[in-house]
Amino acid sequence: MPEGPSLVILKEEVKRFIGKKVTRIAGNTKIPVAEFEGQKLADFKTWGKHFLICFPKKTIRIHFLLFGSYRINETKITPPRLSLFFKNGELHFYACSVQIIEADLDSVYDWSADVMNEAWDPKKAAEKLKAMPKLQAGDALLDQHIFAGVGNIIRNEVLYRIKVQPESLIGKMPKKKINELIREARTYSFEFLEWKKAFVLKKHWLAHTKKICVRCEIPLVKKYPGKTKRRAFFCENCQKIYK
DNA sequence: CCGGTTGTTCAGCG
DNA sequence: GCGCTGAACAACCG
Repeated sequence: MPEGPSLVILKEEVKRFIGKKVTRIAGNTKIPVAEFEGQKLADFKTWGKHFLICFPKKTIRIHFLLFGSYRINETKITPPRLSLFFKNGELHFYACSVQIIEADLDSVYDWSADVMNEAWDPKKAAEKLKAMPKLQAGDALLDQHIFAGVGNIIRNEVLYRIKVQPESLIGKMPKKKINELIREARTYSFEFLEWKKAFVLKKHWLAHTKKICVRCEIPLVKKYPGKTKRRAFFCENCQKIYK
């Protein structure tokens, strides 16, 4: 569930509830959400991996973490963390983090950092990267302040596509390669969205969970590099390390 | 049945 | 105060 494009799919699936009144709110969240009962749902937004349920004055923020899930007009066996009931249906969230945001969203979120957002700004990403020369390329892609919405799958696929080894240092990469990384982070995310919608995401993976490099026909390396220590799949032959 | 993970936060330490 | 590490959370798959 968790990467940015999946939240865009969710946002499309729940459009029917925009403008509708919440007739009942429930769930095992410890966050006090009773105040939203009876309120009109103003909008759904996403920022990276944050799913935002907007009410006139406040916003409920859902983060799916690693195991979070949701159901529309059906339930799972496990108890919902948060449930919203409307006259025209119901929406349930499981195993997710729930928070209430009281501040104006524009003051909380830098929309230009979200790879799925129309306000996405590659120049700003380039500026942020320039200030972090010692950052590894793999860690950079997972940095939500720079590439909000990019998760481990997108990270592995982008680096494989642009032939960059995840431990490469940003400061050692040519400007052209940095720009390629930024461009591909967005391009791949939108392809991820289309493939996921069509239920064909996995079959398009070239690196993530794969054993063999399709370009070199040699085994891929599995390693947990960088500060994020997420599993990285890469080819030592065709993905260049800049160091 | 066990090991592993599309993620983040926080306590503890040096 | 900083960065780093490990734990915690939690559900499902193979």
